[in-house]
Amino acid sequence: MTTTTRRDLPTRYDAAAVEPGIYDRWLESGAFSPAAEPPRGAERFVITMPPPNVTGALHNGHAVFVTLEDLLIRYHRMRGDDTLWVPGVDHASIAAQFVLDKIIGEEGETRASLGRERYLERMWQFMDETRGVIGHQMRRLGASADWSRERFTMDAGSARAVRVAFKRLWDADLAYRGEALVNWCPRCRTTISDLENVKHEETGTLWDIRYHLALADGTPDPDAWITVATTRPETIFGDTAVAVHPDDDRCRALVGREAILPFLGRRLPIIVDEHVEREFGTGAVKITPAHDFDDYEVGRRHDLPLINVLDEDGRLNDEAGEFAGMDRFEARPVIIERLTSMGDLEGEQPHQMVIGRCDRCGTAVEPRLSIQWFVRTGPLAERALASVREGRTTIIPGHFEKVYAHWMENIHDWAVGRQLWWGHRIPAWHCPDGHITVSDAEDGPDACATCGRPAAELTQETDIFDTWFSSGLWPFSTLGWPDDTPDYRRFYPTSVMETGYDILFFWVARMMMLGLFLTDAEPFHTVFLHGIVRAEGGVKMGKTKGNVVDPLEVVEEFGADAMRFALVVGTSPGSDQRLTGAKIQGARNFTNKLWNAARFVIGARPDPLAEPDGEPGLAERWIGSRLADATERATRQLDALDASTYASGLYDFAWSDNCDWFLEMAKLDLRDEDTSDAERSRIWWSAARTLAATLRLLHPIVPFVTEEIWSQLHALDPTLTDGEPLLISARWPTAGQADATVDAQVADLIELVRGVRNLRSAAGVPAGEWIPLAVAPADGSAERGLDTALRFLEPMARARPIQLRPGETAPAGAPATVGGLGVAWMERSEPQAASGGREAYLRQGIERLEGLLGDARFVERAPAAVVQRERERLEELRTQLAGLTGGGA
RNA sequence: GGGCGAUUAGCUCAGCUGGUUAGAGUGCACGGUUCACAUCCGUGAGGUCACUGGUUCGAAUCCAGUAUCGCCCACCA
Repeated sequence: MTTTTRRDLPTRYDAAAVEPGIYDRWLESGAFSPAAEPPRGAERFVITMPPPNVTGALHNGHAVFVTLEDLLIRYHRMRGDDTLWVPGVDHASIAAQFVLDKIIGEEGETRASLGRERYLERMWQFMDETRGVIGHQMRRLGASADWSRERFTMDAGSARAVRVAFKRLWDADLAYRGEALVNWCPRCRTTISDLENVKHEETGTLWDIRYHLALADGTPDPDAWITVATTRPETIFGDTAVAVHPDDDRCRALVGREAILPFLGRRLPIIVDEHVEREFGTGAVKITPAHDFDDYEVGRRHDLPLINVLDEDGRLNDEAGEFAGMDRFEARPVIIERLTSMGDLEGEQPHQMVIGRCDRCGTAVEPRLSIQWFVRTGPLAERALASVREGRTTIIPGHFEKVYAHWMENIHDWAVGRQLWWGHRIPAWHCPDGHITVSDAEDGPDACATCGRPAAELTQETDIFDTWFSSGLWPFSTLGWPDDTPDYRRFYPTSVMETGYDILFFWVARMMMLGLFLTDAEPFHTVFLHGIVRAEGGVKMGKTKGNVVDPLEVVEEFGADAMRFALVVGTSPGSDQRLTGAKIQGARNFTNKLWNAARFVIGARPDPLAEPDGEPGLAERWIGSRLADATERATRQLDALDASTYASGLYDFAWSDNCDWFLEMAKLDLRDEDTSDAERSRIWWSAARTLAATLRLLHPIVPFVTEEIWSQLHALDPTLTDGEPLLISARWPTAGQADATVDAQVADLIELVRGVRNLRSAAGVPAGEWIPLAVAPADGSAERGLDTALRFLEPMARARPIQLRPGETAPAGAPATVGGLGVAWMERSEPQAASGGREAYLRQGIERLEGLLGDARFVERAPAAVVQRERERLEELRTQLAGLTGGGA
């Protein structure tokens, strides 16, 4: 399309056909990378982006962040800032293994059959196949990230950063290893964090089970028991006590006695603990310290033994006696059946409960006792909290600062170890004597730090890190940290971190904590959180619901610009948004409108082009003023990260101000035979320059269509583009001075044109028919204004002839309209005057204002300026009504 | 059980620190083959700003409460 000659550009802008070529030109130009040296005096603007999962495909969440971040980086690039946007992907250990396990499953293999080494080889092979996919899709959306700096959280730089980071935490006593109850996913066979353990409301069953009391000889008393309630009968093998509430009269007598555990015959002390809710269940609780977080605490208070009864696959282990080897859910009904036949099942009822499921695979999570690696979050969180409290990092929208604070204040230590293979191995080495040596050296330590045993006798920890540990280092590890590289010095700390609010805790909080500790700086000064994209009606998009908007399909059909525009307009930070087909189409229509406005301007160039001359006319001065206003607002809004208002403001400017009014007015002069060549040339330059400025302003949000038009303008006349062939490298415009007087003049003209069009429509005048019109100017200045305005009023309202009748009022029965310039009426009588609506509007306004100004309290207490303004308005309405009705107010 | 957010036109959303008779897009109705664009142009209808109180000369806007929806956090087996 770029080779098309300017006078036969297609009437429709074909985004999908043009966009890839434009992206290639950007790439070739090197515009995405910062200059070798920062421009002198330039401000720094660096984006921290959320690296997508390497195995994923582009979805709406990505489309949102790419759009917002690209919009910001393009704006700042045009401002001449020293900009950088480092792209990359995350290795997503648990998600990647989940995907690969499926793939090798189809090949008849399992993780176990391959073994760690071959499994990881296979994973790297898989990475080679998928690594580029998401990047290509981001490019299709126009992401102007610096691909030459692309990073991966499993690359060597990240690996080094992870080792150094952990070593520093360890040395500062902010990392430790210890036994604790953790969330265990039996399917993924790993620990998961609290955040990955997603709670679901589900209906289960609450069983009441009799534990017989022990007789003096330790045998169960067939006639005496204590009844406990449980939703997980398979955990009874790990019971080490029964607890009742200290104030519970029903059970108090039993305290100090012992109960006998069914099947195993273990003797369980009956203890008291405040944790028991007397009103719930039977009032007695079986205590299973190794498989329940509450019970774990109770066990600690009472020094109870911990018995682990599950293996890593969620099967009962040898502690479960005859049930050993059964899956926990298989065992459950069998246990219940056995208890029933023993007469020890007292009851069962459906029960609403909250169950934790693995975020990745949906398997019910089991609390499990194990030795784990932890990061001590207390001191880290304190600092991260202070940064936000004291405003060194700002979260947008503001109310998320409270959410962030609440989480930071109640934070638990972070279980960072994962019993997976794909990820960064924890850089800790065990020596046969049980000492631990943490090393940041790539080849590990030379010897045990405690006893000096040589490296050969040490074995490396097999646990790997939680994925979020390496992504928590992203803002600085991607810039070369821990080395003091030129990039790190030049671009760190970063400016804006933009991501979805759903990973505020997972990622943002961790970057804050790790960043502050490791780099002694806030990793970014602004956290910008966007919302989730939903389908029509506010429901979540889902494949089963068939309401998924696929960003790539949208891009193919409507263009990346349309997708970007639709994702930004009508949204606000942190709020979920609905994305509908109508919205995307509307955005596409806008790109087409821009294209056609450009087609008009390009095609309207006078040939030959004379030397422009003469004073700028009303239309030119007006659009100049509007452009100044639009530029000022766009700049202010983008500085405030208000992308939605920026986009909709320019939509209005480009479509309404520029196309509907300015170009229509300019068209009249351009086509008028009486217009001199010099004037025509002057007007054309005004239109062309306005278009060029509009392209600059719109480029951040719709980069492709603006770039395409820019190249047409550049080919037409390079002075329009300041000789800059690529818009992406052009400068952001500086706002001129808005002119309130000319704004008001044209506003009055528009009001009059609309009023007359309204009359025509209401009176049923055929669209093509010329109507005679009479206009009575409101006053002397309006009369002078009308001199200029008539030139536009006539063709725009299709009114001819127009007679000026100073001092007259509209005759009764004539369809009339009134505005700032005066009264206009059709020179004919209608049985039902079409001016009724306007008249009623005026009368209502007058009535309201008379009431307001007649109220002594208002006149006394409201600010004088407000009272004065209302008085003037009342006068104006009265005058207008008088003109409209011949003084019959 | 805590906390946060939302509730404005059929739909999707604006409405900043209170001040014209509450706006836009889309949808709807009517009218348009004038040489940029029918992915367009023009005109119009359509809202007790969830509800109840309060503060104020004045409330969609501020305060309190209620309702409905959504989300986050949380150890009732």
